[in-house]
Amino acid sequence: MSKNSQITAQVFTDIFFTADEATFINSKFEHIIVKKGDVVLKANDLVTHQYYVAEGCLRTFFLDHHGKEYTLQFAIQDWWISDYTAFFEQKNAILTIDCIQNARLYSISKDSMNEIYSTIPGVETYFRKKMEKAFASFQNRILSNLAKPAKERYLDFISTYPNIEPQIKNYHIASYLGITTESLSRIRKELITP
Amino acid sequence: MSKNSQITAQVFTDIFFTADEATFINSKFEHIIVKKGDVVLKANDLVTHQYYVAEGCLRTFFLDHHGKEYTLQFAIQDWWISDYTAFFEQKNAILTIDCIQNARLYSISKDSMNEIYSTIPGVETYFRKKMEKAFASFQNRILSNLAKPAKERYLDFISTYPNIEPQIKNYHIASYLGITTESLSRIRKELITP
DNA sequence: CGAAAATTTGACATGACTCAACTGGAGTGG
DNA sequence: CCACTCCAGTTGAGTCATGTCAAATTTTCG
Repeated sequence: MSKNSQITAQVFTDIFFTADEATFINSKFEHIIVKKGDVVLKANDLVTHQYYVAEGCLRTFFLDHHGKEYTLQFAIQDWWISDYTAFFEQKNAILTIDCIQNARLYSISKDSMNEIYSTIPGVETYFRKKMEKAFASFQNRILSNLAKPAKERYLDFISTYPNIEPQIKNYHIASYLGITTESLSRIRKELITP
Repeated sequence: MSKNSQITAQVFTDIFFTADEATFINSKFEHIIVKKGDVVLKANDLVTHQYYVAEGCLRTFFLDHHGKEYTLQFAIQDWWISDYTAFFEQKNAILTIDCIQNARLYSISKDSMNEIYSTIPGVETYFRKKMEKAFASFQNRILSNLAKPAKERYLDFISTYPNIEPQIKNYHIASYLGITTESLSRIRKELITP
């Protein structure tokens, strides 16, 4: 099995492809290595690609005009990441993606995606389902931001992302929860000694 | 033109169908009239349908165990509405949908959707795009909940939904913004006399 | 080891919440 | 047609959660 065919095998675990299909798909992916701190996508850049995280951890965040960061999501192994709002419409990014743990990515362009969609139907279903999951998780996030105080949101976070939490800085979590690092610190303290 | 073919024409404005396709699609929709206050979908019910709003206004909201409501979204003319998280997986609703302005709906089941998807490809693209838009709007909402104070979120709301705002009660807007009616009242006062 | 980064702590300010009372308008029935 | 009620919205007082700013402490990493 060539290295490229390993890409398809890792990314689309639940789909069966013919050898030709696998070769075709593999030819569309690019293997990328990024290090902690590297910026994968910068706000205002044209978004042409999405990224599959084979290893490591990335995050997307919005940077406001005061220089404050708001983390939209984290992506660890087997997650897809991009500024999807911009990716769908091939517009400029409003989000930035950076690497918070050394990572290996497979990148693919929207054009390549469309080629694959139109030749290999199973892939569109795969992405539709990924999309539905992401949609559901955004919905839950909106509701929990509306309905729950910071302490509960933090508890939700560590139970939803047990694999991510130990890898990342507190200020990343704080910016995901929409609170300051000081508040998060106080919440953590309360949880230890109530 | 029969009444049923008008449904297809109204719902899928940008797709061309053969007469047979239109007839097939029309046969899958049901026309529903609901009045202000009616509940279209109740939390815990199995979600089998989604609804196209031909006229009027609906909302989806989450009801917490204290009886407090959190509005996830409003749907006016030409919007689709359901508890999508549950709809996608044919699970029980966590959201409730009620009617806040007398409405006419076209409802369609997930099974019918799948039949249409597999026979008339253009429809899947239509829904994928609707989905992408909804995804983008959820993303914006998360970021604006994180980054903006209530007053700005209110201003965003009235500029994003100028057609909805006059139709609905302040307490619906407050529950959408994640604040109390009292706070919204104070924000409105400030905006009039700063 | 030592510098820089991350986290914690303290004191204080503020935005939003709660609860309670009040205002104003839209029906409704006598 | 008025009095009554109901509902939405407003206002006030006090409280609480979270933010801000500054300083101290701990952790990370070259």
